[in-house]
Amino acid sequence: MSDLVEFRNLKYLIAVAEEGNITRAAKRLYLAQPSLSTQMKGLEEALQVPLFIRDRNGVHATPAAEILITGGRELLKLRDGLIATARALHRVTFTPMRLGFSSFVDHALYEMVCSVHTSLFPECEIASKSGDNVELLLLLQRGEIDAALLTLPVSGAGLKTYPFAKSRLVVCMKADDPLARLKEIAPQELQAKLTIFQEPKQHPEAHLRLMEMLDEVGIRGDVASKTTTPHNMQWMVESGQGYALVREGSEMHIGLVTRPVTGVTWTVDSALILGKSTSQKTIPGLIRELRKRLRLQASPSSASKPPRSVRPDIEGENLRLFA
Amino acid sequence: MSDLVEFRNLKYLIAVAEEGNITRAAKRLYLAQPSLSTQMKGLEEALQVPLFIRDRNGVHATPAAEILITGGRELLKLRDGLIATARALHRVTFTPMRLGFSSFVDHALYEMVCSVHTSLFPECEIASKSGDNVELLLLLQRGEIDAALLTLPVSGAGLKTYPFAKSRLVVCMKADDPLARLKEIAPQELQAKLTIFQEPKQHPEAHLRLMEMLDEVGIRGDVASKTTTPHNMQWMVESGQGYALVREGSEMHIGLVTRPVTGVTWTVDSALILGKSTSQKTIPGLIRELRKRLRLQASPSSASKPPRSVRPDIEGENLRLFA
DNA sequence: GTTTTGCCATAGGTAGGAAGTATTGGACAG
DNA sequence: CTGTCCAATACTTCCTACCTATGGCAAAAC
Repeated sequence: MSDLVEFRNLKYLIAVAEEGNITRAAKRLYLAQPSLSTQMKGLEEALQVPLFIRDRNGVHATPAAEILITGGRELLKLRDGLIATARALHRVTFTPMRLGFSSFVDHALYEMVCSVHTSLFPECEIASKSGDNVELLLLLQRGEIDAALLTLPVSGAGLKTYPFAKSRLVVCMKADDPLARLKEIAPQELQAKLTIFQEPKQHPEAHLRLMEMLDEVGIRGDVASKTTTPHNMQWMVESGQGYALVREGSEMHIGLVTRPVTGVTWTVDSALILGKSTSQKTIPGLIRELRKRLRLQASPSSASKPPRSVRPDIEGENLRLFA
Repeated sequence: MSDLVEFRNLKYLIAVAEEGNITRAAKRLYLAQPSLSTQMKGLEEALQVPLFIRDRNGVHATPAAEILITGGRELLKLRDGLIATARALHRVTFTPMRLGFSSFVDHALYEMVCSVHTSLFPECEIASKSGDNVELLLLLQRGEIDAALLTLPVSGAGLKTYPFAKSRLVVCMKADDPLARLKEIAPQELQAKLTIFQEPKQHPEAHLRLMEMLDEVGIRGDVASKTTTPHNMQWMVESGQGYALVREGSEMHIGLVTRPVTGVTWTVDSALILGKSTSQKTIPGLIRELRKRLRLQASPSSASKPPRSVRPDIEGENLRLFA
C-alpha cells in the first residue's frame, strides 16, 4: 500500500503544490508536463485520495495533500540528513573533480555543469583547468583531468564523448557595418571579409572542417587573424579587421551584432569528454543528471535543412546525452 | 544524489541486515536472490559507501549501514503514518471487499488472498461468500461480489481471470486398500473404482473436461457418488464407496492416503476472477501484490510431460499471474 | 466571433531499470 | 573430493517512468 509512494512521488507532489501549476513544476523538475500529470494522477489513484482541485489556471492542493506535503518535506529532509550522516561516518572523501574546459565552449554550459556537480556532490571540490582542445585532450589521455568540455570533433581514441549542446554559427560584425541592415547575409558577401578565426592549432580538426564547410558555399577560408579566445575575436571585429563566426546567442560586446548566413546552418557542438579510466566516482551521477536536464533545453531544431555540423557524426563513438 | 535512495532501497537494506543473509531476505521480500544482490550492490555504489561485510555464511552490516538502517526504519514508519493520516483526513472508507470462493479451491489459497488483502488494506473488511462455481459466476456477473476464487475453466464472458495456482490431481483411497502399497496407480486400476466426484452441476465445464481426460486413458467416468465438498468426498472414500480424485497436498483425513496416477499429470487450476465492473478500489493493489508473491511459489514444474489441465488453455482470455 | 494562449489530460511509443532464470565461484563440512 | 550453502555474474524479460504529439477547455486577446 504505502509501497506505492516513494520519495520521488513526494518530491513531485511538493513541487506541483508549490508551483500551483503542473507545467511550471514539470519545468522545475526537468520533466515533461504529461509525465508529471500522469504521476500525480497515479498517486491519487494509489492513495485513493484526491490530491488536487484542478481549475482553469492551475491546481490547488486538497487538505489531504497538504498533510502529505508538509510531511513529505520533512521526510525528504530527513533522508538527506540520514544519507549525509551515513556517508560522513565512512569518511567518504572525494578526490576533487578535475574538469577542463575550452574557452570556445559556452561559459554558461560550463557553469551549469559545475552547478549540477556541486548540487549533487556538495563536498566534492572542482578543480578547473582551461586550455585549448589539443592540450585538454592530452591531459585527458594522460589521466591528469577527469573530464573536459570541448567542442567537437575530437579525435582521441577511446574517449567517451557525450554531445551536449549544438549552437548555430552566425557572422559577427560591427553594428554600423552596411551589411548589418540585412536580416541575413548571403554567403558570397562574406568572401574576403571573413578573416578572423580561432587559432587553428588549438583545434586542428574543427578548423579543417570549418574550412571545408566554407568551401562548399564557395568561400575561400582566408585566415588573416587568429585568436585564442572568443573575446579576442570580438575585439578584432571591433577594430575593423573583418568578420568572424561566433556562436549564436553568445554575449556580444556593445557595438557588435550577429547575422545568420543565408541558406546554411552551421553549428558547433560541445561535448563532455571523459578521461580514459578516471577514478572519479562522481562521474556516473553527473552524467545521469546532465542527461536528464539537458533533454529539456535541447535545441529547438527549427532548422529546415539538416544542419551542417562541425562535428562529422561518427556514430558509435558518441554517447548522446540527448536524442 | 540522495535521489538515488528510495524507500524501496531502505526497505531492502533493512531486510537484508535483519536476516543477515541475502537469500533469506529475498524470500521475505518475495524477490529473487540475484535481484536483491544487485540492488544492494547498486546502493553501495550510489552512496559510495560499503554497506556489508560479505562473509562465508552471510552478510554483516557496516556501521554506516547501521545508521541507514535505524534511520530507514524510522523513515518507513513515518511514511506509513503520514499516508494513514492523509487518507484518514479524506475519510477514505472502503466498501467491503466481497470475495467469493468455491469449496474446491484450496483453503490455504483463500486465506493467503485474505491475508494479503488485509495487510494491504487494514481498514477494508472482507465479506466472504462461499458457494459452487455456477452460483459464484452468477453473482460476479450481477456485480453482487467483487471477485471470486474458482477452479478453471470458467465460461463467463468478459470476466477477467487471473490463473493462480496449479495443483496435481491424485487418487484418494483408504490406507488399507491393497493398491495403497503401490507408489503409483496405473490408470486401468481405477476403472470402475473411481466413482466419487464433485457434483457435476456445481461446475459443468470442469466435470466435462475431467470426463474427457479420464476417457483419454481409457477409464469410463462412472459417477456413482456426487459430493459438494472435498470433505464429503473423503468421508465417502472412508466409507468404502470407491476412489476419488483430490488435489495433491490437500489435508487428508486419517486413514486415507493419496497416490499419483502413472503416466498422466492431471491438474486443477485455481484462479481469481474479477466481477464485471466492480467499484472495489482495492482490487488493483491486490492483484499487483498477489502477482508479486505468487511468482515465487509457482509450481516446481517437475512434470516431464506437459500437464493435462482441467483448464483448456484459452489464451487472451486469461491474464496470467505468473508465467 | 474567431483566434490565441495557457492549462491539464490522453494516447502511444521508447528505453532504462528492476525484476527474473541460469550459472559460476568460493568456502566450508562430511 | 563431493555436496551444500552463499553471494555474485551474465543474460533476458518485462514494467514503468518518461518522452512526443495531440486534444479539449476555458479565459484573454484580437
